[in-house]
Amino acid sequence: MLTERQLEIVLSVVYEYIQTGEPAGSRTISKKYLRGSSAATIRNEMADLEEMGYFYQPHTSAGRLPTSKAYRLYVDSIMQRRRTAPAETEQWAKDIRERKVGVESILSYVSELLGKATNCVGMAALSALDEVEIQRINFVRLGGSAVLLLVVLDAGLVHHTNIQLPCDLSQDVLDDIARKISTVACGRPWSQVRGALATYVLSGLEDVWDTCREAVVQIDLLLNHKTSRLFVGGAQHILNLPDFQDIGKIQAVLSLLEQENSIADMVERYSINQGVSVTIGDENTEEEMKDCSLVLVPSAGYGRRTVLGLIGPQRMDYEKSIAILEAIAENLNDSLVQ
Amino acid sequence: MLTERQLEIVLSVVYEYIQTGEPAGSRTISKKYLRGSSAATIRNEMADLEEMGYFYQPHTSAGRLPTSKAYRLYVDSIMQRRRTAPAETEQWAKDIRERKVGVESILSYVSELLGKATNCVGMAALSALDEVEIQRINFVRLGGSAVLLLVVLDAGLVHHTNIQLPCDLSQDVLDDIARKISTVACGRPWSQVRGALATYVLSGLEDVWDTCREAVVQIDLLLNHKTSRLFVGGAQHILNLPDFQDIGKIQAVLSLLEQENSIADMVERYSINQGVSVTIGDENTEEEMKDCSLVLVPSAGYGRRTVLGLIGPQRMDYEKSIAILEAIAENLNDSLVQ
DNA sequence: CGTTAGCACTCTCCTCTAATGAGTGCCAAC
DNA sequence: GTTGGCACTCATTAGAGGAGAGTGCTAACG
Repeated sequence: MLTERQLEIVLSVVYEYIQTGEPAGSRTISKKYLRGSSAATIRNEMADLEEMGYFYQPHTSAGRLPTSKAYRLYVDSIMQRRRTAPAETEQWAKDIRERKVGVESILSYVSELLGKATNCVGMAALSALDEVEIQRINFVRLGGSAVLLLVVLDAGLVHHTNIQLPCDLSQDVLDDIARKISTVACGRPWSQVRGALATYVLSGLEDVWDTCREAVVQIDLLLNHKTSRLFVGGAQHILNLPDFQDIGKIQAVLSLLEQENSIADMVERYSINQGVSVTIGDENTEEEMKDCSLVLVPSAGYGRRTVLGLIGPQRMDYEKSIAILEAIAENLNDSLVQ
Repeated sequence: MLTERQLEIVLSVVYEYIQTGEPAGSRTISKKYLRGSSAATIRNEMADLEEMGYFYQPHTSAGRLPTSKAYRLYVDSIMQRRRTAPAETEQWAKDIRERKVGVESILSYVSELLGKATNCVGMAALSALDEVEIQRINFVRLGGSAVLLLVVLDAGLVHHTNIQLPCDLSQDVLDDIARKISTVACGRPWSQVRGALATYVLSGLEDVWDTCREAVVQIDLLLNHKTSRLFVGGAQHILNLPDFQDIGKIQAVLSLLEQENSIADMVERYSINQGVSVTIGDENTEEEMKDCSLVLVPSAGYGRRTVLGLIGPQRMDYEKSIAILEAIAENLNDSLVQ
């Protein structure tokens, strides 16, 4: 639909804008990127492309700014190229390895590292917890029918929640139930256990059936969120960017970051893709994200259940960001095995 | 050292500046606060007070701005007055009560609530965990000598960390050790258990002495930080304040907030006082806080081991902030008992 | 001697104006 | 289809002038 030259112009304008932060004019594009065509030619093309929805002008006598549609073209073209890992990769890998062990502390560190390296907000999430091996399940009586449900997953990941059981049981009985559930559950991911457990509970634990049933429901709730553990870091770095000089934009992002659920939803929604997923400006459903982009990369780490991501301005350096994200995601593998 | 009138002037200038955000001039003070004295008189006094370090001028022909020293006087005078609980107290208490149970989720909500109500950054911290009753101690074998140490405290508070034990023990042995330690520890705070446990370990568990010793050391580490659990919320609200129009200031605060340790240190340092503790501008040791104030209030909630706090501009409405902090701190009591 | 009125002075802030310059749209020529 | 030329638009910047707030100082008053 676009001619070769039109495509080149779109990509050049996006690239130029990403580099300089200024609207790109026909003269600049002609001089720096399409030396074969004169400014006037570019000008005509640009007018057409604006009509087609790739550009807009902040005011009549300014250069062109790319729309989400143009960024989309740009990102798609980047994705087809090979990316070279950034030079600092080795250093980052070392930094991560030297961190104190534990999935959570590593991911928290990684999110900050991502933020610092890209000047975006870094994110690291554990997704699909029901695919991770269960190590242990415990109930701790808190008083009355309130009980603490404690699930330890592979690699020392702890999830817990306060629940209400249908009746007040002693700690001994709770321990007994936990032991029986553990017999079935331990060493297997919840997704495999769920069905088996229902049968088992029905057959072997009739006397405390209500309690067990509720316990299973609660474990299910706890592990069934696709994204159950989210680390966000390096938020202060976006303030370095000229795109976030506007207090209103900062506030939009900050308020979004405080709603952990929204972010988790986004991660869940877009991380179903196998590879890198980039959601640009308008493509986001969240109002606060209309000026921003979201980049997500599933990581090899932790049994392929980790997602790394960035939230940054629509005008982010996608090439660099994606390269960094991929490099760190790759490295996470080794660090999280331990 | 200050005459009655001088004190009145200092308090008036601080009050006026907090209300309006503008430097206060002699005329304004004379008209609004000290009707008995003329502007010229106030002017003379103000020049003296400036020399004494209570005021400064942003430029020659502007009114006076209060220094930290003046704020200190103002806050001290507030602290002597009775404060009336804000009207929204009832609503807040209800909101907190309706939240899903669990210390952590409540404190997280409270920190956001504080932020929203005061336009400052809200904080809620659990301090002195070694004073909180232990409910259960567990070790979960992660592989090799890596072990997950899990401590459940009163009210469903879970603390855990990955540790390395001196040798590789089976889960059964670990469970056995955990059971023995629990016998001594459960139902008592760690501070009371620490000594007793050392003796007990020495006498009854010779065969796994090394392991037990290490375990005790690690539990000690885990619980011995005075402030071990910190929730920060509502950061986006400070952007509403005119004091934070400067991106640099926002960045200073944000970067401070990301270093959980620094905040924990501050909370620990100042929360040893019994009552409300206010640290104003220069009085802070952290460079990033020189333009900000920190207000901390120990809460009745959770066995008096909770600290609520605010980080806001030096020019915050201390009277309102402290009243809100105290009201919520008071209410937390009921909510956290459950 | 403390208090007050008066006055000159300073400095910020706002508005208005003019100049600059980047970039466009369009037209006519190649 | 491409290009050079030209008029036009609009944001940005700098400078000038005036208004307003507030001070410091001085001299007079009780």
